[in-house]
Amino acid sequence: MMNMETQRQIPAVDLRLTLIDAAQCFHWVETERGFGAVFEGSAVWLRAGEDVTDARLRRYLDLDRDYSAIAGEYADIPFAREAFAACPGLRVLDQPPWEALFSFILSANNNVLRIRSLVYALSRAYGPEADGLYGIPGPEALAGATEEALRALGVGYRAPYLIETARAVCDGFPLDELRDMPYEEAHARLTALKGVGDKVADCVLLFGCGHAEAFPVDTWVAKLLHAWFGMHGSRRHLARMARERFGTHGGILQQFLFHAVRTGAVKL
DNA sequence: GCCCAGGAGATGT
DNA sequence: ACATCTCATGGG
Repeated sequence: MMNMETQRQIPAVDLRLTLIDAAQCFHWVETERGFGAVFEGSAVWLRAGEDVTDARLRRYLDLDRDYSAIAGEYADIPFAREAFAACPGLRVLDQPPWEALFSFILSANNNVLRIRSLVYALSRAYGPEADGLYGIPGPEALAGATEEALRALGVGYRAPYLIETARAVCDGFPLDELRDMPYEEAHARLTALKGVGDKVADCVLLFGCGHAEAFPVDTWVAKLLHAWFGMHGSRRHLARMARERFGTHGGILQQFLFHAVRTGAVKL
C-alpha cells in the first residue's frame, strides 16, 4: 500500500522534456521509433511509458533519485515550488563527461537549435554510426580534425577550442576523476581547458560528473537570480552566491528554474 | 540594420 | 578582481 502511494506521487520521466526540450544534451532524436541516440557505442531507442531496466540507462536518466525529496528541500521558496510543479518528469542527466564537455563547448554564446545542428553535423562527420544514428565523436576523432574542416561545418571560433580540448583529453586529462574530486578542484581543472569557462565547467560537472551542487549561470539564470532572488554582480559572483544559498542539490533546482523561465512556464 | 543565443579568451586597469 | 572587446553564425 505504502509502495503504491509512493509510486503514484513520483512522476514518470518525461523523455521529450528530459532528452530534448531541457537542453541538457543535444544529440537525442525523436522519431516514430521513439527517442534514439548512440549510447555507449550502440543505438538505444526509448519509448514513453516503457520501463527502463538497463542500469546504465537508469543512471543516465537519473531515475533512482527521489526528486520529490529534492523539491521538498526548496519548498519554502515560492519560485522553486512553481518551477518544480511546472516541469513534472524532468530529470537532470548523468551523461558521460566527454559527452557533456563536447556539447557545452559548442553551446557558448549559441542558441539551442544551432547547438543541436552543430552536434549533428559533427557527429555525422566524425562520430560513430549505429542503426542510422550518429554518435558524438570521441576525442580521438576530433584531435585529428583540422580547424578549417570544423569551421566548414559551422563551428566558427569554437573550432580551435574543440580541437585543443580533444587533444588534452587524449593526452590524459582526467575526465573520469572529476566526479570524485571536490567541486572547486574539479571546476578549476575544467576551466584550464580551452573553451571551458565557469559556466561550461558547471554544465559539465552537473550533467556529466554527478556534481549536483554545480550551478550553471547562463543569461536566463542570471536574469532569474536577479529578478527572483535579488542577486546581482558578475556571473561568477552569482554562481558562487547560488551555490552557497541552494546547497548540495542546487544544480537540480537550477535546471527546473532554467526550464521554467526559458519556456515561459514561470514568468520573470 | 540591431539584438540575442545555456560564453570564453585576451587585454587593460 | 572587474570592465570591455572580439570571436562565427543563424533567427527574430
